[in-house]
Amino acid sequence: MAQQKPVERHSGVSLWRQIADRIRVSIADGEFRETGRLPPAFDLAERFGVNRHTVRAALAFLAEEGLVESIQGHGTVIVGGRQLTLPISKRTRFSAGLGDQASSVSTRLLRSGELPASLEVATLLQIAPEQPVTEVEEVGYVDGRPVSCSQHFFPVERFPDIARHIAATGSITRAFAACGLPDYLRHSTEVSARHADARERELMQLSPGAIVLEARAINTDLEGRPVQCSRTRFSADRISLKMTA
Amino acid sequence: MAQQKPVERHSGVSLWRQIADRIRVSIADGEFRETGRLPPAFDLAERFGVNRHTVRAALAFLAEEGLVESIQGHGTVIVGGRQLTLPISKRTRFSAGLGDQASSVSTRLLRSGELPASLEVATLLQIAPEQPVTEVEEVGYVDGRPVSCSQHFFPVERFPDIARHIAATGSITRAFAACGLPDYLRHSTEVSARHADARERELMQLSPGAIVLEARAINTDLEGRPVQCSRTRFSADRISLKMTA
DNA sequence: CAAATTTGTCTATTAATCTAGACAACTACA
DNA sequence: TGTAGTTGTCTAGATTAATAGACAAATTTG
Repeated sequence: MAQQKPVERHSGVSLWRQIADRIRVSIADGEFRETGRLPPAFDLAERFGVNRHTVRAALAFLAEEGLVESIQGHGTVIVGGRQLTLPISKRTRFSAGLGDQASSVSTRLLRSGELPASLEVATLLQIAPEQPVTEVEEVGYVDGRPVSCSQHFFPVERFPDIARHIAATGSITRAFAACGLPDYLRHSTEVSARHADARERELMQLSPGAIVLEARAINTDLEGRPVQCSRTRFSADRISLKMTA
Repeated sequence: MAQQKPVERHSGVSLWRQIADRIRVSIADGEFRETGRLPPAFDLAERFGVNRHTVRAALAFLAEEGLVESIQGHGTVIVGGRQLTLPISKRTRFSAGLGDQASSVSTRLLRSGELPASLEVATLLQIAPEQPVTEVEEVGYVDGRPVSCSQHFFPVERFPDIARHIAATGSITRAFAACGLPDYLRHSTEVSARHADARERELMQLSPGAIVLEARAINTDLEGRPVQCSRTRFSADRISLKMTA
């Protein structure tokens, strides 16, 4: 197989890492769907213009991620790599949005507590700085695998028992309902992307260098008053976000 | 200064590269706006837990990018580089959305041509597969620096001269107007994140390992008929996207 | 069974990255 | 003027990344 795009040397990114990233993209694009496995390491080495051992390092990295599995004498088969899409609209709900794409969707409460609002949170919730807010951290799972981790902030004054309800019902939507708010709207969602930090990698079982999509959102009641602001990081390998007007 | 987050070793990304990436983000967040320059290399080294020479490699890389400039005896001053936010709403327009955040916003037409619609494009535009579509590729610039590259598809049947109008006016909005469509709406935007490929890095002058935000969008006329679908990749270092309902 | 294919392991060598320390060169400021 | 603070340069050594080759081990195929 001829060499496609040469790999970049002296870029600060090791060759095995560049190769792993490109193979990951190829898999996501469905390039090897016919055979279900990667070309032999020797061919990949020729294609990328590197030594076979360098390709082996890349494959070991992808195997660590759980994306491929190398079998001696057989080849390297593709194990996972399906991407889910979370719809973002005026009625964005985590579980409901992913429910029809997976057999199980759940969230796990990490911790919760009260603290005075930072300037940023106060601004977003339209309350005075230092007013108490409830902070809730949780991890989202799809089919048993973690795909997101998030921080949520609620004004204590209006929802004094929200943490208890979230713990009891396992759902923010149901917790709001229990607090007398049967419906709410997604006011805005700001999306950015960056490399995952150590904590995110731990919570979502990501490998170093993994990418997260960070969504900063504000939810309001039907009158437009903010009831929640949140910061959710999604594993970009597993989730994409779809905004619909 | 105490160490914040330790740098990651054996991740496939060299330490100087990680440090450069983090300093770039800090600059974009306005962390050093008060002084207009970076802390001394010795302090940065302590903060990241590495040797001063490693920090120097990172600063040399950022200087190469034109983001900072080191002056002997004086310090390392910040030359450019803040992050822009592109609002995504029903009336998303590239130039108008960024216009008030920068002194100059422009797009450069890379190429255009007609081709039969792929299955995906035909589905998005709600036309029959193999029907001709106009493909337009362009690069977006803010203050003279490239921040995005995009592919746009338009149905030839309805807008036969769109490519010519885009070339003449330099604007899709004005080209639509010239084709008899004074207004149109953003129907949906799907956002994902991944590492930039070689072509994206070339077009946007990104370094290896850079992250792109990819937005796949559909625009419709006021009756809801698709008039355009597009795939735009933004440099995640320079642009974030803000969805507003 | 035998040959071809493919991954796994081992050793050795070269190049790139990171650390460490010393000192020179330049700037700012009291 | 001279002293503190900062960047620039140099040497040396340790660690990591990449190349190269040979052969073992497992699977598939004829």
